[in-house]
Amino acid sequence: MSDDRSVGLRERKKARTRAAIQSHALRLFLQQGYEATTVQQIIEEVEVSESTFFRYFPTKADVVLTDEFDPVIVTAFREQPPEMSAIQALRAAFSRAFSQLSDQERDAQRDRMLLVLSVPELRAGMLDQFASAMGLLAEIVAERTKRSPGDLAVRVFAGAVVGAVMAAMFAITDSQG
Amino acid sequence: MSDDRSVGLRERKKARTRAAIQSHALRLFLQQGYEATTVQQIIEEVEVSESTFFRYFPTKADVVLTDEFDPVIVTAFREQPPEMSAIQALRAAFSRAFSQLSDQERDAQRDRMLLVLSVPELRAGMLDQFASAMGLLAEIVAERTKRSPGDLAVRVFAGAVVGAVMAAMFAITDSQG
DNA sequence: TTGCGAAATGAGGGTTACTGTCAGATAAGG
DNA sequence: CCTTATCTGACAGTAACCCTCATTTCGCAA
Repeated sequence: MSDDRSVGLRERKKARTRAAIQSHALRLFLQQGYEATTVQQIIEEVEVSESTFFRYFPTKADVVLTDEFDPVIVTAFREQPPEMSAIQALRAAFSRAFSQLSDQERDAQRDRMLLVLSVPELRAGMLDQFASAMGLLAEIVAERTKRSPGDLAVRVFAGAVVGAVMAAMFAITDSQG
Repeated sequence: MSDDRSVGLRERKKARTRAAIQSHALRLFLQQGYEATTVQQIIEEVEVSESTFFRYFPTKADVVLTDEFDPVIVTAFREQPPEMSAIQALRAAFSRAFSQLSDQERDAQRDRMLLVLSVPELRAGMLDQFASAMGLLAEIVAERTKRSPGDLAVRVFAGAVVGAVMAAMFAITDSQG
């Protein structure tokens, strides 16, 4: 209907602006720290107005928290054959999503993750993502097991899986950061 | 050595100030919403300066996030007999901690929980608490199972348990809020 | 190609959470 | 009582975020 004008000049420009803000911001964050970097500095480098910055990213934290990798995992997960258990499917989805990345992208992702986990404000922002991950996982698990997504057992199971992933992430950064 | 001057006038005053800030703030938050309530309003009611407010609570969110109930659960958990499995012990700890509360306290806790889960900023602040809960649980589980607290399996297990608890909390508020 | 409507941008002002400093009050202890 | 450590309040400053409005830039159809 209307979501199909994929490649107008306008859209390309928007994508470029968005990417420019994000990459400059991430570079600055890594160089001089997240809190030490002000939005002012970022917009001066990218040469956009403050208004524009906040139009693309509702908060400073979102510049780091928003990326295109998470949906990739989701997609990979959905594509796993339905006879797999949820855990197997999740495993397969992760390894497949990671294998699609170039070395460079993998490095960028790792930097991003370390940054997120080392800055309290960013870490805090992750909770909502985990929460929505739980919701999503609950839905898919419900599909596979033919239960209701509201089923407490389903939701608790999803919570446990996501919690396990969280713990693994923490463990990784403890040993590296 | 020095942590023993439990009941000087100074200490009592501090405790009173702290409690006053917290109770007034919570009442205002419940009445008119968290974001709609400014720190100004709170300090006017309590009749302290802004400096004092931030000396007691480093952030506005901490007024809600800090409470004396969480340590109670921890203590109850530690007191469970070592032959219990971690999950059994956790269950027992929860039900025991809750049973110690008066109806009024239970209501207050429920209000607090609903508030936390309904406000993004507060919800975000919980992640660190969950993370430290994971760390704590990992330690205790390590004790019981005679493994290292850094053991990945232990940490992932702790993560899964905490994740399950999170999911249950979300479920509760979905059905009530 | 041109002109119109829609969307993106920039400029500027305002609010609020939070920080730092410093002077004055108040309790603890000799 | 007097000294000393702690607590408090006033004040000024910073930075994230919001709102509004004028201007520019693009999409599209005539």
